Amino acid sequence: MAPVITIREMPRHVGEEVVLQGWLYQRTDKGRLQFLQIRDGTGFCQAVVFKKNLSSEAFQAARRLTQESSLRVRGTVRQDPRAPGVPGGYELDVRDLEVIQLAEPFPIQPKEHGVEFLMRHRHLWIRSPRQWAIQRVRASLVRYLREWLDSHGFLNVDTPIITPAAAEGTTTLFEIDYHGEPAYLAQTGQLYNEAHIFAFGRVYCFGPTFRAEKSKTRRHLQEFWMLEPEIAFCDLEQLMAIQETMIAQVIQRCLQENQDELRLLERDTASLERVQPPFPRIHYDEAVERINRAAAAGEKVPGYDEPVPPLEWGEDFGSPHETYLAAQFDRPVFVHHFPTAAKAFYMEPEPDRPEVCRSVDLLAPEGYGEITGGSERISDPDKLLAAIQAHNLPLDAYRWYIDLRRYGSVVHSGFGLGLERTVAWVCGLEHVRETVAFPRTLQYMRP
RNA sequence: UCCUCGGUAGCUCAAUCGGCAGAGCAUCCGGCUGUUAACCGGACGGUUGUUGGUUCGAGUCCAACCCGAGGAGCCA
Repeated sequence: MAPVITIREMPRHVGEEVVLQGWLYQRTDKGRLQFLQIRDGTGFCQAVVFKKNLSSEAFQAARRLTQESSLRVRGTVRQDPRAPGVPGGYELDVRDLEVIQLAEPFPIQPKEHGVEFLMRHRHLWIRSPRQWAIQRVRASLVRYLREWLDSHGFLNVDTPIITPAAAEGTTTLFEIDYHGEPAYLAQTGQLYNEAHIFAFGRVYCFGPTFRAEKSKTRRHLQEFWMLEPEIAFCDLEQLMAIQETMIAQVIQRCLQENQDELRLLERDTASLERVQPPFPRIHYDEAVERINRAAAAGEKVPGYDEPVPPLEWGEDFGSPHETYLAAQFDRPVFVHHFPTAAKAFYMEPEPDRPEVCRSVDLLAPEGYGEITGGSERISDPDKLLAAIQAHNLPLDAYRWYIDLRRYGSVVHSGFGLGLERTVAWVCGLEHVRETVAFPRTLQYMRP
């Protein structure tokens, strides 16, 4: 009885008779010879069916196979450079074939389809090779990020998803009914993380966050996963150093360990190889100057065919500004010291220049936009109280948050990394909707 | 919410000035021993997003609405 192996294990079984079980991805019928492209979740491989090598019943069964039919094939693993697939270069010389279920005509073919059609069939679309590669990269990146944090003194903590008040305004929150009291789905775990650092020093939370924004762009989802490290005894400069080290090491590890997936996605890895420290750091003042110089010269935003719009000091960046700035550098770029008025209430103003705050965004290259946003937090209780009042936030809801500064306050900083944008960047995707199995966008909640 | 573009066979798309609704893929049948989204022959497949209007005649022109795509704003 031949052993059942996975496609990924085929290189270790050359010359041996084995059984593969999976689904038919595609079939090429040459008459007395058929090529079956089979996938089993671990990879993709070709099974070669010669009529003379198996019973006529099994051969006829192979001829009737439809796309996505489930099957079991027994045969000998053979090394052959012509064999496509992942890992590729190995094929199965079939001796017997068992159809488990003959699939009904499958709606998704290995060819071009429209976005709407694919999204409506998302539950079937995730079987496609590109989607398979993306989800594997996503899972890998999550693992690398967690392992990096775990090995650098960070404790993984969990923060609540049901929250009583808004951290950054209520307009973009999903409201739910908490036994008669309004509650909201969390759009960040940061405030709770700040409580955690006073217990554990360095922490991170990782989970879904929710933003009811009417955003309909390639960078937005209603539900996305955010990794949020928070660090005690850490100022803005140290925060940038931690970010660039973590991101550079995670990207380099991904290049090493996910070559099959990146090749399948036809990702140009040269730009990812350049993701090495130090990342350029530019002050908001300089960013505004660069943008307005480009605007005055009538420069185009790369990939947009539109001129760079001018930016008045004090405004937050628009999407074209981010894209233009990021395109000026060959690796991710930090933009720091944004105007205090344009940012969240808890960000520490610069002591000798309070109109800017100790905040930093990391812009990914190639138009992928802001992948992290962070800041040094206000550590003085009186300044925090004043900031809450200046933003007209309900004081009662934030008493516990101010408490954190009353009992042994320290300089601390943190940032949030948007997983979907990071995955889209690493995979070179057009849109973040492909980076999660069942994306929640403005127009799709099903399936 | 705003701007631009689109909606025709299961899918991807054609259809000239307003004049017989057509291909490729998928499916089914037949052929082919090295295919990489194979190729060759045949069959099946239509309320042209919805409603109304103009016209001898509307996929095509007009209006409203619905749905989608790209972008803006907002944001990670």
